Amino acid sequence: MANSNLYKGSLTTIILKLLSEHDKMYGYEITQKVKALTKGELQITEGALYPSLHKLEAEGLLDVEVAKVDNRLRKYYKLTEKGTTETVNKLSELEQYIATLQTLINPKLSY
Amino acid sequence: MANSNLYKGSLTTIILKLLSEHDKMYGYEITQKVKALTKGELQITEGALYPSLHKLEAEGLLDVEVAKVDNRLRKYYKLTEKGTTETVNKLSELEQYIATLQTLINPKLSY
DNA sequence: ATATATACATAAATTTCTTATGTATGTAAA
DNA sequence: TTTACATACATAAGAAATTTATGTATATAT
Repeated sequence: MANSNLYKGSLTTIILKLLSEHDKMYGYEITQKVKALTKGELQITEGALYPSLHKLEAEGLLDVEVAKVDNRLRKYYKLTEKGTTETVNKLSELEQYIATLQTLINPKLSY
Repeated sequence: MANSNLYKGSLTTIILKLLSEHDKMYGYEITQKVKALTKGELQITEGALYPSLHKLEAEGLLDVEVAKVDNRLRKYYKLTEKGTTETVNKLSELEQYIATLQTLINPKLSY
Protein backbone atom coordinates (compact mmCIF):
# COMPACT_ATOMS: atom_id res chain seq x y z
CA MET A 1 0.00 0.00 0.00
CA ALA A 2 1.16 3.49 -0.74
CA ASN A 3 -0.47 5.06 2.30
CA SER A 4 -0.32 2.46 5.02
CA ASN A 5 -1.91 4.90 7.43
CA LEU A 6 -5.27 3.94 6.00
CA TYR A 7 -4.73 0.48 7.29
CA LYS A 8 -4.96 1.60 10.89
CA GLY A 9 -8.00 0.41 12.73
CA SER A 10 -9.15 -2.28 10.37
CA LEU A 11 -6.67 -5.05 11.16
CA THR A 12 -8.74 -6.52 13.97
CA THR A 13 -11.84 -6.64 11.80
CA ILE A 14 -9.92 -8.30 8.97
CA ILE A 15 -8.59 -11.00 11.29
CA LEU A 16 -12.02 -11.69 12.74
CA LYS A 17 -13.64 -11.83 9.32
CA LEU A 18 -11.09 -14.35 8.06
CA LEU A 19 -11.60 -16.51 11.12
CA SER A 20 -15.34 -16.39 10.61
CA GLU A 21 -14.78 -18.01 7.23
CA HIS A 22 -12.04 -20.50 8.04
CA ASP A 23 -12.89 -22.10 11.38
CA LYS A 24 -9.26 -22.03 12.54
CA MET A 25 -6.13 -20.33 11.28
CA TYR A 26 -2.62 -19.70 12.51
CA GLY A 27 -0.82 -16.40 12.35
CA TYR A 28 1.45 -16.98 9.44
CA GLU A 29 -1.44 -18.42 7.50
CA ILE A 30 -3.41 -15.22 8.04
CA THR A 31 -0.62 -13.08 6.62
CA GLN A 32 -0.41 -15.29 3.52
CA LYS A 33 -4.16 -15.41 3.07
CA VAL A 34 -4.51 -11.64 3.18
CA LYS A 35 -1.63 -11.24 0.79
CA ALA A 36 -3.20 -13.69 -1.64
CA LEU A 37 -6.74 -12.33 -1.40
CA THR A 38 -5.59 -8.77 -1.96
CA LYS A 39 -3.07 -9.73 -4.64
CA GLY A 40 -0.23 -8.32 -2.59
CA GLU A 41 -2.00 -5.03 -1.93
CA LEU A 42 -2.19 -5.60 1.79
CA GLN A 43 0.68 -7.19 3.65
CA ILE A 44 0.11 -7.66 7.34
CA THR A 45 3.34 -7.33 9.28
CA GLU A 46 4.18 -9.73 12.07
CA GLY A 47 4.75 -6.85 14.46
CA ALA A 48 1.13 -5.87 13.96
CA LEU A 49 -0.41 -9.31 13.70
CA TYR A 50 0.89 -11.18 16.72
CA PRO A 51 0.11 -8.47 19.29
CA SER A 52 -3.36 -8.20 17.76
CA LEU A 53 -3.97 -11.92 18.08
CA HIS A 54 -2.79 -11.86 21.68
CA LYS A 55 -5.11 -9.00 22.43
CA LEU A 56 -8.10 -10.67 20.83
CA GLU A 57 -7.35 -13.76 22.87
CA ALA A 58 -7.05 -11.73 26.06
CA GLU A 59 -10.40 -10.14 25.31
CA GLY A 60 -11.97 -13.56 24.98
CA LEU A 61 -12.76 -13.26 21.28
CA LEU A 62 -10.35 -16.00 20.25
CA ASP A 63 -9.33 -19.38 21.57
CA VAL A 64 -5.88 -20.84 20.95
CA GLU A 65 -4.74 -24.36 20.30
CA VAL A 66 -1.07 -25.15 19.89
CA ALA A 67 -0.03 -27.76 17.38
CA LYS A 68 3.20 -29.11 16.02
CA VAL A 69 3.28 -29.63 12.28
CA ASP A 70 6.42 -30.73 10.45
CA ASN A 71 8.37 -30.14 13.63
CA ARG A 72 7.26 -26.52 13.63
CA LEU A 73 5.05 -24.74 16.13
CA ARG A 74 1.70 -23.45 15.08
CA LYS A 75 -0.87 -21.60 17.10
CA TYR A 76 -4.33 -22.12 15.75
CA TYR A 77 -6.84 -19.44 16.58
CA LYS A 78 -10.58 -19.78 16.38
CA LEU A 79 -13.52 -17.56 17.22
CA THR A 80 -15.23 -17.92 20.56
CA GLU A 81 -18.94 -17.34 20.81
CA LYS A 82 -18.22 -13.81 21.94
CA GLY A 83 -15.81 -13.46 19.05
CA THR A 84 -18.47 -14.46 16.58
CA THR A 85 -20.80 -11.80 17.92
CA GLU A 86 -18.08 -9.19 17.84
CA THR A 87 -17.22 -10.09 14.26
CA VAL A 88 -20.73 -9.21 13.18
CA ASN A 89 -20.57 -5.93 15.04
CA LYS A 90 -17.18 -4.92 13.75
CA LEU A 91 -18.06 -5.81 10.20
CA SER A 92 -21.14 -3.65 10.22
CA GLU A 93 -19.16 -0.81 11.76
CA LEU A 94 -16.57 -1.11 9.04
CA GLU A 95 -19.21 -1.22 6.33
CA GLN A 96 -20.90 1.81 7.83
CA TYR A 97 -17.61 3.65 7.95
CA ILE A 98 -16.88 2.84 4.33
CA ALA A 99 -20.32 4.14 3.39
CA THR A 100 -19.61 7.32 5.32
CA LEU A 101 -16.30 7.75 3.54
CA GLN A 102 -18.02 7.25 0.21
CA THR A 103 -20.39 10.13 0.84
CA LEU A 104 -17.35 12.32 1.46
CA ILE A 105 -15.05 11.26 -1.33
CA ASN A 106 -17.37 10.24 -4.11
CA PRO A 107 -18.35 12.76 -6.74
CA LYS A 108 -21.78 14.06 -5.88
CA LEU A 109 -24.48 12.34 -7.83
CA SER A 110 -26.84 15.29 -7.46
CA TYR A 111 -26.26 17.99 -10.06
CA MET B 1 -19.03 6.45 15.19
CA ALA B 2 -18.94 3.28 17.17
CA ASN B 3 -15.38 2.33 16.33
CA SER B 4 -13.50 5.55 15.91
CA ASN B 5 -10.32 3.58 15.29
CA LEU B 6 -11.46 3.17 11.73
CA TYR B 7 -11.18 6.86 11.32
CA LYS B 8 -7.42 6.79 11.68
CA GLY B 9 -5.51 7.64 8.60
CA SER B 10 -8.29 9.14 6.55
CA LEU B 11 -8.63 12.56 8.16
CA THR B 12 -5.98 14.18 5.99
CA THR B 13 -7.58 12.87 2.83
CA ILE B 14 -11.00 14.08 3.94
CA ILE B 15 -9.67 17.58 4.58
CA LEU B 16 -7.91 17.73 1.23
CA LYS B 17 -10.94 16.47 -0.63
CA LEU B 18 -13.19 19.10 0.94
CA LEU B 19 -10.73 21.82 0.07
CA SER B 20 -10.59 20.59 -3.51
CA GLU B 21 -14.31 21.27 -3.72
CA HIS B 22 -14.59 24.51 -1.80
CA ASP B 23 -11.66 26.71 -2.80
CA LYS B 24 -11.12 27.93 0.75
CA MET B 25 -12.40 26.83 4.13
CA TYR B 26 -11.64 27.52 7.76
CA GLY B 27 -11.26 24.90 10.44
CA TYR B 28 -14.56 25.20 12.19
CA GLU B 29 -16.30 25.22 8.84
CA ILE B 30 -14.66 21.90 7.98
CA THR B 31 -15.94 20.27 11.15
CA GLN B 32 -19.48 21.46 10.44
CA LYS B 33 -19.34 20.47 6.80
CA VAL B 34 -18.23 16.94 7.60
CA LYS B 35 -20.87 16.63 10.26
CA ALA B 36 -23.56 17.78 7.85
CA LEU B 37 -22.42 15.67 4.91
CA THR B 38 -22.25 12.54 7.02
CA LYS B 39 -25.44 13.33 8.91
CA GLY B 40 -23.59 13.35 12.18
CA GLU B 41 -21.85 10.03 11.55
CA LEU B 42 -18.41 11.57 11.49
CA GLN B 43 -17.52 14.33 13.91
CA ILE B 44 -14.01 15.67 13.54
CA THR B 45 -12.62 16.78 16.86
CA GLU B 46 -10.68 19.99 17.17
CA GLY B 47 -7.78 18.14 18.78
CA ALA B 48 -7.42 16.14 15.58
CA LEU B 49 -8.29 18.84 13.06
CA TYR B 50 -6.07 21.76 14.00
CA PRO B 51 -2.83 19.79 14.28
CA SER B 52 -3.65 18.20 10.92
CA LEU B 53 -4.17 21.57 9.28
CA HIS B 54 -0.91 22.83 10.71
CA LYS B 55 0.90 19.79 9.43
CA LEU B 56 -0.56 20.10 5.95
CA GLU B 57 0.49 23.73 5.92
CA ALA B 58 4.01 22.84 7.09
CA GLU B 59 4.23 20.29 4.29
CA GLY B 60 3.31 22.92 1.76
CA LEU B 61 -0.02 21.41 0.79
CA LEU B 62 -2.08 24.27 2.18
CA ASP B 63 -1.82 28.05 2.26
CA VAL B 64 -3.33 30.11 5.06
CA GLU B 65 -5.01 33.46 5.03
CA VAL B 66 -6.18 35.05 8.26
CA ALA B 67 -9.40 37.02 8.28
CA LYS B 68 -11.57 38.71 10.86
CA VAL B 69 -15.28 38.15 10.48
CA ASP B 70 -17.82 39.43 13.00
CA ASN B 71 -14.94 40.31 15.27
CA ARG B 72 -13.86 36.68 15.27
CA LEU B 73 -10.67 35.21 13.91
CA ARG B 74 -10.82 32.83 10.99
CA LYS B 75 -8.01 31.04 9.26
CA TYR B 76 -8.88 30.22 5.71
CA TYR B 77 -7.00 27.33 4.18
CA LYS B 78 -6.67 26.60 0.51
CA LEU B 79 -4.83 24.02 -1.55
CA THR B 80 -1.46 24.88 -3.00
CA GLU B 81 -0.47 23.44 -6.35
CA LYS B 82 1.36 20.70 -4.52
CA GLY B 83 -1.71 20.18 -2.37
CA THR B 84 -3.89 19.71 -5.41
CA THR B 85 -1.58 17.03 -6.72
CA GLU B 86 -1.44 15.30 -3.37
CA THR B 87 -5.21 15.34 -3.13
CA VAL B 88 -5.48 13.33 -6.32
CA ASN B 89 -2.91 10.85 -5.03
CA LYS B 90 -4.43 10.43 -1.61
CA LEU B 91 -7.92 10.05 -3.00
CA SER B 92 -6.88 7.25 -5.32
CA GLU B 93 -5.01 5.58 -2.48
CA LEU B 94 -8.10 5.74 -0.31
CA GLU B 95 -10.31 4.42 -3.08
CA GLN B 96 -7.85 1.62 -3.70
CA TYR B 97 -7.79 0.81 -0.02
CA ILE B 98 -11.56 0.69 0.18
CA ALA B 99 -11.59 -1.65 -2.81
CA THR B 100 -9.04 -3.85 -1.07
CA LEU B 101 -11.13 -3.93 2.07
CA GLN B 102 -14.19 -4.85 0.03
CA THR B 103 -12.45 -7.93 -1.35
CA LEU B 104 -11.76 -8.99 2.22
CA ILE B 105 -15.06 -8.25 3.90
CA ASN B 106 -17.61 -8.71 1.17
CA PRO B 107 -19.36 -12.01 0.73
CA LYS B 108 -17.67 -13.81 -2.13
CA LEU B 109 -19.58 -13.39 -5.34
CA SER B 110 -18.11 -16.58 -6.77
CA TYR B 111 -20.08 -19.63 -5.75
C1' DA C 1 27.56 -21.71 3.33
C1' DT C 2 23.87 -18.72 2.21
C1' DA C 3 19.45 -17.39 1.29
C1' DT C 4 14.65 -18.00 1.59
C1' DA C 5 10.40 -19.74 3.61
C1' DT C 6 8.00 -21.07 7.62
C1' DA C 7 6.52 -19.80 12.40
C1' DC C 8 6.60 -17.68 16.50
C1' DA C 9 7.73 -13.32 19.59
C1' DT C 10 8.73 -8.65 21.56
C1' DA C 11 10.53 -3.93 22.24
C1' DA C 12 11.39 0.86 20.77
C1' DA C 13 9.85 4.39 18.06
C1' DT C 14 6.38 6.71 15.32
C1' DT C 15 1.95 8.27 13.99
C1' DT C 16 -2.61 9.44 14.78
C1' DC C 17 -6.03 10.21 17.39
C1' DT C 18 -8.91 11.26 22.04
C1' DT C 19 -9.57 13.77 25.96
C1' DA C 20 -8.88 17.64 28.57
C1' DT C 21 -7.99 22.22 28.90
C1' DG C 22 -7.42 27.06 27.66
C1' DT C 23 -8.58 31.70 25.43
C1' DA C 24 -12.02 34.79 23.42
C1' DT C 25 -16.42 36.62 21.24
C1' DG C 26 -21.49 36.59 20.49
C1' DT C 27 -26.18 35.21 21.41
C1' DA C 28 -30.08 33.07 23.65
C1' DA C 29 -32.38 31.55 27.70
C1' DA C 30 -33.51 31.40 32.65
C1' DT D 1 -27.11 38.44 35.03
C1' DT D 2 -25.25 34.42 34.80
C1' DT D 3 -25.57 30.24 32.51
C1' DA D 4 -25.43 27.73 28.55
C1' DC D 5 -24.39 27.14 23.84
C1' DA D 6 -22.29 28.30 19.41
C1' DT D 7 -18.38 30.15 17.07
C1' DA D 8 -13.25 29.97 16.45
C1' DC D 9 -8.79 29.24 17.47
C1' DA D 10 -4.94 26.38 20.10
C1' DT D 11 -2.07 22.89 22.60
C1' DA D 12 -0.62 19.21 25.80
C1' DA D 13 -0.99 14.60 27.95
C1' DG D 14 -2.26 10.15 27.22
C1' DA D 15 -3.94 6.11 24.62
C1' DA D 16 -3.92 3.07 20.81
C1' DA D 17 -2.38 1.01 16.59
C1' DT D 18 1.02 0.66 13.85
C1' DT D 19 6.18 0.29 11.78
C1' DT D 20 10.68 -1.06 12.12
C1' DA D 21 14.09 -3.74 14.04
C1' DT D 22 15.50 -7.65 16.16
C1' DG D 23 15.50 -12.31 18.02
C1' DT D 24 14.80 -17.57 18.08
C1' DA D 25 14.21 -21.88 15.58
C1' DT D 26 13.37 -25.35 11.77
C1' DA D 27 13.40 -26.78 6.85
C1' DT D 28 14.62 -26.44 2.12
C1' DA D 29 16.91 -24.86 -1.90
C1' DT D 30 21.16 -22.86 -4.16
